Formats: sequence, structure tokens, C-alpha cells
Amino acid sequence: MGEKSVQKKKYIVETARKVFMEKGFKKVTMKDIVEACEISRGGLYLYFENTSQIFLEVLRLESQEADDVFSDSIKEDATAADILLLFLAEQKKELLRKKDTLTQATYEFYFENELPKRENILKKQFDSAAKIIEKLIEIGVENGEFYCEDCKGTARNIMFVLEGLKISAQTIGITPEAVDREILYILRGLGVEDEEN
Amino acid sequence: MGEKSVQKKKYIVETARKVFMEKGFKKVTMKDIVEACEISRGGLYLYFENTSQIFLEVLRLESQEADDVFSDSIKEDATAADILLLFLAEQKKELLRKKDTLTQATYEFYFENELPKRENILKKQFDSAAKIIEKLIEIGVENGEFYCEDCKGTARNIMFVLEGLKISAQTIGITPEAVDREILYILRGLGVEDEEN
DNA sequence: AAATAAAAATACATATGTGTCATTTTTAGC
DNA sequence: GCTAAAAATGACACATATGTATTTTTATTT
Repeated sequence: MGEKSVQKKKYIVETARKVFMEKGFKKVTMKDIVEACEISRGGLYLYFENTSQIFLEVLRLESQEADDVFSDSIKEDATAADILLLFLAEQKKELLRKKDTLTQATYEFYFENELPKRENILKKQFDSAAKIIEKLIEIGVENGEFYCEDCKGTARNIMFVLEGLKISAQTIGITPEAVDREILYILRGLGVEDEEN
Repeated sequence: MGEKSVQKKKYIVETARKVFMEKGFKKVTMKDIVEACEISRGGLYLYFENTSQIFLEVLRLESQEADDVFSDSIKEDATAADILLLFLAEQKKELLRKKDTLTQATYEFYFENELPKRENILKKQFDSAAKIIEKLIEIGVENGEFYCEDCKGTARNIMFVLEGLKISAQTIGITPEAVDREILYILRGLGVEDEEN
């Protein structure tokens, strides 16, 4: 596959991403993507066999970007508590965006494609986020900012709370206050006294 | 609508429930339900316009049954901690069932049907479960079994953790150990010392 | 038992999606 | 500028779903 083909494949994935953002996963057909890309039926089938394959590529793209965002928060010259708070604030913002259809699409995709663990991008993202939080807590404990006996467990607990908020935001809806309360609980769990909040 | 019609409608909903349990929500067509019920196309359209309407009825059914299960745990002659543990054990069992396709179907349904809050059955279930946990914690606090400053907030936090575990079970997979750890954290959060665990 | 109403079945017209393949167009090397 | 390989096109054959209009069956009433 030449350079041109690589470019086109990338173009298809980026265009398809927008389609998935609008319609979720299951509703999207090859036809939709063909039309969005303004290419021919046969043309698309030259690159991808079905929507699942395209969506997997979209997920890989997202995954890379997600990593970058995280490292942005980290390289600041701040305390562990600051970084954690920054991260949670970022999460809050995402949670309160009315409809995160790409998140929905991802869930839909995993509902019907039970991937082996090593290929499960969602799991990778979960694990890597949990790992970073864990490290952050460890640093905080060393600094005396946090109190925590089981950093790994606590990190994963935080991730589960965030997951719970995320799916709730998409199904039953959540209020900013609910998110704030959960953040407060997380901080209290780490022995951080609530000052300005 | 005569008694016979009521019976038939009920029969359709119960049969459709099985179909949704096998295929989720979006994949299911009116044709699927027609075939499962062994009735005619026109016959089904006499009762329901589309799969969404049928699924709503399935949800109502589930909702009723969920209430019953909860009250079962409650009417025992046990301490608050016992009841909470019983409830969490029940949740664990459900979480570890390999594929809970009806749960997936429910999420799928809510992804595409943004219902007004008052009609959101999932929200009702969430709220009513949170309410019961809240009462339970209050009783525990009065008994001196638990320590808790914000029973309502804590109850909702527990629900979010459970929601996080539930969606994770369906997407990235979870281990029994992960659930146990979350349960442990919940109990610790209520000031319960871990004895036999 | 005939007449009428209600319920159910069937066939149809319409719509939408899939994947392939013969053909045309474009690209890149000589 | 010619030519061979690569890329792209769009029509086709097939499959599946929808919703309705008409007919048939079943039940009810007189």
C-alpha cells in the first residue's frame, strides 16, 4: 500500500469518526461512510470490510489522543493534589457535555464485539489511566499530601466511580453537584481536607 | 381491548424479553419478535408500532421485579450491615454473570431514546435503590453499626460504583477480586472493620 | 344458524443495506 | 508521451426490514 493509500485510509477514518459521533455505532452503515467521505462503494470496500474495522481504527486514534491529554496535565510543576484535581476537573467537564455519542458508540461497539483482553482498547485505556492515578497517589503519599494504604486499589476505585458517572451521564443524566460530591469523596478518601470547596 | 387482548399483549412482551436477552436492543427487528411469538406481521403491529414500544414494556416488567427482589432482602430480621452485605453479594453475583445482554439492551435503548426524566425507568430504579440504601445506612448509623455523615451522598456514591462495575463488566470485563475490593471499600467507608473477609 | 364485529394472517409495495465485479480512470515509471 | 499497475467507480444481484391494505378466520350476538 503506497503513501497515497495510507493518506486515504487516514482520511476515511477521520471522516468516519465524525459519522460515529453523530449516530453512534450500530446505526452507521457502510453507505453512510461512503457518502460522508464522498467516495464510491467499491472504493471503501478496498480499505475496510465493515464498520467494525473502521471503528476500531477510530478507537486507536482516540486512544493516542487520550494519552496525550493525560501527559499534558502531568508535566506541570505542581503538587500531586493539584494534578489530581486538574484531572478530575477535566473529567467533570467531559461528563457534563450533554451527549457524548462517541462514548455511546464505544459502548455499543464493545457490546457486540467481545474482543480478547489484549486487543481491548477500552481496557487498555482504563488500565493506563488507573496506573497514572496510582503513581500520582503514591507521589502524594510520599509528599505527605495524601493518606492511602492501597494506592492501586484506590486508583481503580476512582476509575470505577468515573465509569459509573460516565454511563449514568449517558442514560439517566447527572448534575454538576453529583460530580462535585463524588470528587469530594475521592479527595476525602485520600485524607485531603476540603478547604475552598 | 378485551381480556384476551391484554393476555396476548403480555405474552408478546414476555416473548420479546427473551429475544432482547439474546440480541440486545438495536439488532432486534419486528420480524424477530413476530417469529419468536409465532404470530403474523400484521398481528404484532396491532399491538405495538415498533421495537422501542415493546422494549419499554419489557423495562416496566423488569422494574417491577427489581422492586420485589429488593424487598426480599429487607424483610429479614437482620442488622443493617447484614442486609447491605446481602444486597452487595447479590449485586456481585449479577455482575459476574458473563453476558448480561438485557443490561446492554437497556443501555442501547437509552442511548437512542432520550426520555424525559419522569419517564426514565432506569433513573427511577437508580433513585429508588439509592433511597433504600440511604435508609439502610441511616438505620445502621442509629444502631452504631455504621459511621456516616452524609447518608444520601454515600448511598449515591455506592450506586455510582455499582454502575461503574456494571458497565465495566460488559465492556472491559471485571474479576471477582475487583468486586470484592469495591465492596470492602464501601464497608470501610461506613466504618465497618473487616473481620472475616 | 345467519349476521356482524373483532382479531389475525397474508401478500404487497417500498425502502434500505450489502458485497462484488467488470469497467474506467488515475498514477507513476520508463 | 506511452504503458502497465494501482486505484476508484457504479451498476447489479441479493438480502432483509418496514408498514399497510386486503382477505380470511374466529368469536359474538341475535
